[in-house]
Amino acid sequence: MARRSDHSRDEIREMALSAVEELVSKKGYEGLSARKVAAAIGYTVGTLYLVFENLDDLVVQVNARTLDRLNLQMMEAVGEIGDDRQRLMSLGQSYIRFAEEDPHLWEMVFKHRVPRNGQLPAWYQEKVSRMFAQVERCLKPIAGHKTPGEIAQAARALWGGVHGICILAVTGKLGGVGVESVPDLAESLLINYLDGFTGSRNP
Amino acid sequence: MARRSDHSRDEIREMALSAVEELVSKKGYEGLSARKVAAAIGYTVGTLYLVFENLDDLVVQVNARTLDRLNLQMMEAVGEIGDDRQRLMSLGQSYIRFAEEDPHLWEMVFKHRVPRNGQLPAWYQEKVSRMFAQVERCLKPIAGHKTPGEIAQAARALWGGVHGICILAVTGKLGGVGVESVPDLAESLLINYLDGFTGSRNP
DNA sequence: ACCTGAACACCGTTCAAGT
DNA sequence: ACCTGAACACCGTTCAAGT
Repeated sequence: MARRSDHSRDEIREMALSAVEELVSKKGYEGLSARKVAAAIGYTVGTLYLVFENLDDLVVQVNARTLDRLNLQMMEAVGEIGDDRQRLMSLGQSYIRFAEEDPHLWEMVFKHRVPRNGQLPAWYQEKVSRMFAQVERCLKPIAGHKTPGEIAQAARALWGGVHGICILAVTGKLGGVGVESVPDLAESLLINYLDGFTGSRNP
Repeated sequence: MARRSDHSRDEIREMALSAVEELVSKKGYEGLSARKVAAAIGYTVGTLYLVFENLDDLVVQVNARTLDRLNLQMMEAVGEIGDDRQRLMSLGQSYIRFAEEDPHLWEMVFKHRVPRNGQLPAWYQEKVSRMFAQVERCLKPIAGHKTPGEIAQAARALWGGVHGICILAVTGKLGGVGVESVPDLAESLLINYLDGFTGSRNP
């Protein structure tokens, strides 16, 4: 063997990312290993280290694609809707649907702690910011006289909230007898928060 | 060697749990290994498997202790306070303080997915329920005519929310320039939700 | 230049063998 | 009865050697 060049560097990269997505999707983050990825794409482990820094790097790249897909799905969810409040509800339901459709891949985004330095690259942070920007955009029309800073804070509080409900559900820690559906809990959070935020009950 | 009996089974159990707490607290969940735990308590790996089912079991036992400490701290936080709303704020701040004081140990509770069956033992679930019960108890006096079901739902939505904010902060995914402090975000969430929940702005 | 194969230092888990 | 030590089947990462 050696010197095959069956695939370009970019092709190998793409194959590896897809392989990780399939592996994690089916077996979860814990079931992932560099050797399994290599086997899945028909190369040796060593080859993976020519294309990626290490396994952490590979995971960050996959998480980036997951965030892109999530952002796209959330954008599509608000596309047609006219009512301001309904747009936020739809955004929330879209987030939940994403987490439920591929829980393992979604979980990996938040399970993964950065290797040493503790800081994710700027281009990655930007993808996270883009998600919050969508929430802020939906929040703006109903925010009245709130400052941009207050809207940014509300978006983070609200989305942290929706996210936390999903996490507790996925890890089986809602601790009830199952009466609480995730969409219902998120709706409760959104409605009550927005009532408070906009003061809509006292016009 | 062999047949030392320096320690009873329960003593070994206690030593192992403490060793895990110290390891995870310092190096995080990823830095944990059965071999390191064994070395820390001066026994062989094999001994660990006489006391615990496997590493997953050991983690669940430690998580149980973490939940107990969290429940205790939350109980103490509301002890003296008279004002209903302030009690809930204090409960939230107490949760955040716990997560910030030992992020790795707190994270492990929610990072850990159950081994095969996907179901945590009942005595463990009970500890989670006890936490929600504390929130419900604080919620009750300000809930007006809400049903117990509605209060249970509110407790889960609210605490999922506080939890999500902590997770995003700890994993560095709040995506801002750091203006948003976790206590501020949680306060925003609690105040606005409670305003909506109680309809307090239109008496 | 590209890729391999073997090596190194680690894992979790099991279990015959020692005292 | 209690604990060990070695074994098994895995890891992530590196890098001299092959084509």
